[in-house]
Amino acid sequence: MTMPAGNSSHAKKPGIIDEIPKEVAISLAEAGGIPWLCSLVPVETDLTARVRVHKALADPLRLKILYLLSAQPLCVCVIKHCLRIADSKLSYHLGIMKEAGLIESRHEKNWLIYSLTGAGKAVIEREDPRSY
Amino acid sequence: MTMPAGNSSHAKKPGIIDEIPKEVAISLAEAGGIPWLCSLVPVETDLTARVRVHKALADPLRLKILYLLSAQPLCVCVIKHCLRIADSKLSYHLGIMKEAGLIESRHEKNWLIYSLTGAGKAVIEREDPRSY
DNA sequence: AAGGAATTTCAATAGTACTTGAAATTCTTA
DNA sequence: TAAGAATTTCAAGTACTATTGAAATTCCTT
Repeated sequence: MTMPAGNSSHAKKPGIIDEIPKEVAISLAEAGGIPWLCSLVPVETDLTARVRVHKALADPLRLKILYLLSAQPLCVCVIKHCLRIADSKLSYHLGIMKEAGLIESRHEKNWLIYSLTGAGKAVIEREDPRSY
Repeated sequence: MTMPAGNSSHAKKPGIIDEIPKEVAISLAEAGGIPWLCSLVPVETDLTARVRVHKALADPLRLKILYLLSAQPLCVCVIKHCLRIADSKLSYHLGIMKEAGLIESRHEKNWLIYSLTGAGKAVIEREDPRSY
């Protein structure tokens, strides 16, 4: 059914593994073999959103912004004051977090107020110091 | 105590915000003001490990590897067979995941068998399709 | 409608990360 | 100990991401 570890054919077929560690081979064969294993790999489109979120979190400045917003919604000027970075730099990073669905913004008079989305709040809960 | 929103001094001091949205200002003042807010930002060294983990997860190929290893420990050749990529490329990505503490490896005869660490397993549980 | 503040957008540059193929390493078996 | 398989390392090229300062935009106030 699914390809066994010690393949009986001695001729080498391209793309087929003909020797793998016994320990690996046994549990893999029980589970459903290599075809089953390969089926666990999500298709590219399913991975895209996850990658986007992790990319957004893969920067110290953006994590800092996440922590600040975990306290309460904040206007750009307050975030800027805490982090002491240039406007355009902050705007760039806010844009990435927004694209990733971690934060959202609304207008209030002359200001833009950013806050965490549901996904952003979920991340903050996981980012608890005891997690890693 | 902490800096109120409508600062009474009219002279502009560098680095001090003299006008922020009322709504933001009120809840911020109650919580402890800007000094308190800034204190929520972790120091750079605390952020480094988190950034490293998210960087490791911020690539579709590496997420695929994570999913494969969530099934069971696997030798490099099986992973390679499922993903159909060059050895050196796979080795590069395995290295990044190992550095991030998501996977670990042990020798078995001629092979290297990779498996998820505790941190790697924790990530897989969070990466459930319903999470985002 | 003019002036000004908050924020974003743009274009250029600098910095990082990924890919590739070849060479090196490690381990196993004959 | 020589040959061979599995995997890593290396160096070069390519592609992506972040930073910068200036200009543009939007909205408020007068």
